[in-house]
Amino acid sequence: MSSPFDITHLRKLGDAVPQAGGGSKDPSPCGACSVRHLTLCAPLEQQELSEVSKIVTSIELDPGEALFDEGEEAPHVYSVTAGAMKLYKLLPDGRRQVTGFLYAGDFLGLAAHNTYAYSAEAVTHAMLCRFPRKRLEDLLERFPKMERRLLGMAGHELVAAQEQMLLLGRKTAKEKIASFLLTLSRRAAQRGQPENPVSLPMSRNDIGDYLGLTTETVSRSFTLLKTSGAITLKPGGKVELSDRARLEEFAEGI
Amino acid sequence: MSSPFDITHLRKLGDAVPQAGGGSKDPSPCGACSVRHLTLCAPLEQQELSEVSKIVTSIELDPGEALFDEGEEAPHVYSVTAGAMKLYKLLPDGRRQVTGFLYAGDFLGLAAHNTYAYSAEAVTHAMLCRFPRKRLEDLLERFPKMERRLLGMAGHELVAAQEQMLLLGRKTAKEKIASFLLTLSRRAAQRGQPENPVSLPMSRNDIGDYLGLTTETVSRSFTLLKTSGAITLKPGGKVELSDRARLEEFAEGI
DNA sequence: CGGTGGCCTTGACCTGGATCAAGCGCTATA
DNA sequence: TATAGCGCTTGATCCAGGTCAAGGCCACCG
Repeated sequence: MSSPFDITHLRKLGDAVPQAGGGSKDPSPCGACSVRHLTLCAPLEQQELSEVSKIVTSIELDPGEALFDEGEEAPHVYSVTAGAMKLYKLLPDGRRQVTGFLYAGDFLGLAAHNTYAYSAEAVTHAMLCRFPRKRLEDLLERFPKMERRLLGMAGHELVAAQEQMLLLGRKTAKEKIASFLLTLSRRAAQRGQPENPVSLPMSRNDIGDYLGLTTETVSRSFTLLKTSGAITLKPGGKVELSDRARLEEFAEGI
Repeated sequence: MSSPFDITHLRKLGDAVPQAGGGSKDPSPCGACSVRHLTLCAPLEQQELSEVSKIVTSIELDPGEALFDEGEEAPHVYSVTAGAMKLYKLLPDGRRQVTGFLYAGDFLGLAAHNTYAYSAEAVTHAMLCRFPRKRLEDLLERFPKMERRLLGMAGHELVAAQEQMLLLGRKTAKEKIASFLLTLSRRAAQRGQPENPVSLPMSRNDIGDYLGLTTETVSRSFTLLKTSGAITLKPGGKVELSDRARLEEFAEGI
């Protein structure tokens, strides 16, 4: 029985930056964190945040840059503060399953037997806070509301995972794409971002590996939805949900 | 933001039985619980267990009997003490995804927006402990080690969910069946049960709905593995893993 | 002990999505 | 302003697994 977040070493990471937790530079960078309400730090008071500031390091990643790989020793856990990340698992022959796209507020670093359960890589330019696992566990012990918050976040992750299993196991390509767009839209709204022109920073290939499809099928399904009038492809990797009700029907196979 | 376990009402449930927590009958049924080391109660002392005893009710279900349905109000959470359960989600047209098979020690009742995130039904004759959600949350606040335990269990669930996504999205039918048998075997071992003749209490149809396959394909894949010498089908719903190394290769597509 | 119904298996055929193969249209670098 | 390169789309074909259809094998019940 190992704890839900365990122990890594990074292959490359940017310098500490003061904005979101630069080690010893700023006395309380967490107090100024603009996405705190989305993170595991949401329930903490100013004084408690200064405790968190003491243990976090800010990390910056370029698009495509790896944060850690599945199976590595896992000494850290992370919280995304800006940009988008993807998590994935590989089979020996290279088949890949993207298990999630992460945005500001999301937590990563899940480990079993002290090794990461998945690989993590930046989709866009991204910023994260890095927590030494052991020191975060100490804080959880001191701040029960933080542990409660983490439990709540884990619960939401589990609900999302069940939904994704339904999608992967039982939905058609068209239903998968429709569901994916709606989920992205809802998540954007939760983070206070525009829910309608949905932003798709990830490639068609990444989307395929998330939905259990090939690039070609993803592309064809987008075309289908476009032709049916449910969506409109916009420049800059944006998709307008022109007929949300229709899209919701497609997503459920109605 | 709702908590990971929320609120239901049962459609039918057996009488309280003293063995595993009969309300006011037995002063400390939890103290005698034979599967406690597998449950969220594992870290508790005798005195704390008597507190748990005050809030639990024992539930008994016949094979095929429903515990609750997805979308119902969710006032309770449960811990399996004996037998096997299955969790599933449905699409409007009846397509079904089984999201998990649960055994002694496993926890269920995950909810979002105060409603269950999935339906739960007994596979075999089963026994469960029912906890009123609010009262369990109070206990979690009083017993931090119980909350820590629950967080650990949620972490393991998340790791398993990622593995299942890889299976559903990227594995072939043969790989799915091989993986499924190995996972069942490992879980049995963890619960201290024989890991080799693996017991399959669920139907081929349930297995198919868990792995994103049809009954026919499940059956054909079993035949394939049997013909290749990796497994032997035994009477009584048991499967002998005759060549575990081979099965492990099949599971990873090697 | 024979009938009945629910699984499970097997066979024949079909199809949604994978695979293979061009093109297209960006953005980037010069 | 050419041109290289990558990601996206579209077309043609293939095949793993779905669908449809019989039987087979029990367990249970009258």
